Amino acid sequence: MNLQPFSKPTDAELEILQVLWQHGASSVRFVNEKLNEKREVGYTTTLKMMQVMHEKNLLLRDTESRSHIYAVAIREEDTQKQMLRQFVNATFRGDAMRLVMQALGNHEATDKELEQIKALIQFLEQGEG
Amino acid sequence: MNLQPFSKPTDAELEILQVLWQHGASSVRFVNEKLNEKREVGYTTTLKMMQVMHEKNLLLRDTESRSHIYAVAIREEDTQKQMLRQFVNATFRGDAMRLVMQALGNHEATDKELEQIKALIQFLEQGEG
DNA sequence: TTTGCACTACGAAAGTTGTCGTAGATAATA
DNA sequence: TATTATCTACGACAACTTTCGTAGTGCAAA
Repeated sequence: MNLQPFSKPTDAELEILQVLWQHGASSVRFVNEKLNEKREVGYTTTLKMMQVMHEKNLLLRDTESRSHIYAVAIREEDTQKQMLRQFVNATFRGDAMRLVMQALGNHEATDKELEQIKALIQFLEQGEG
Repeated sequence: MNLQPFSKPTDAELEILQVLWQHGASSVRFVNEKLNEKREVGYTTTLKMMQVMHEKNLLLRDTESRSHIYAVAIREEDTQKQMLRQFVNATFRGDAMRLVMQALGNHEATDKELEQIKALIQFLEQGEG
């Protein structure tokens, strides 16, 4: 499946990936505008980021027209799956049950709810596919 | 609740936090040995990390005896909750449903399972406490 | 054509993270 | 006491991340 060893994208890279996953292949201009809806980023900053991501083979690009068009080179689902696995390991010591209980917050789960959760946990932990 | 604005611990910091949460207040020596069960790390590297974390108020320390004893200054559950929130936002665009579906992997959920999941999602998304 | 705008390429610099060497102090031991 | 081990403190460094300025090129409009 995955030929390259997965290395987690940085936070700034992830922001760019999200824009491209959500809107499909786009120009730097477009991505930069989307990013600026959330925080201020200079155009050349975004450009440079995307160039670096292209070198890392995170992005493909089409240089036909003058303004290059970038697309994500990795599947969203695969990336999310790997990041989720790393996150659960690092933050919840690999214990998916803890993750869910945390998500539940202070809420005192009823017996019925606990049943449902346990069912979910089975899926979460059999994982690996 | 949270007085300091939460800033996500780094990966290396999180490894140290895990040891301390799991085993309670410990010396640098002990933490370093635990880390070395997973990967090679120099003693002074661990020492420096823990000193920095102390400056950041991530760790408390008792300097009574010659080998200082460090303890985590933040609750595990609070930290996990905040990291989970940031993670869902950054990786799943805040959509907890996507997270769970991802966790389920390729598995085709039955109607009954979907019911259970939906119930969980309600908790996940009401969140915020 | 000339002026101005939009785009890429490049390099540099500041910040962060993780690494460790070395020095000096204290304790244990031979 | 002299030697050796253990510990803290400090500083430096390399790798990586994020930022942006500047230069050069092509396109469009006046």
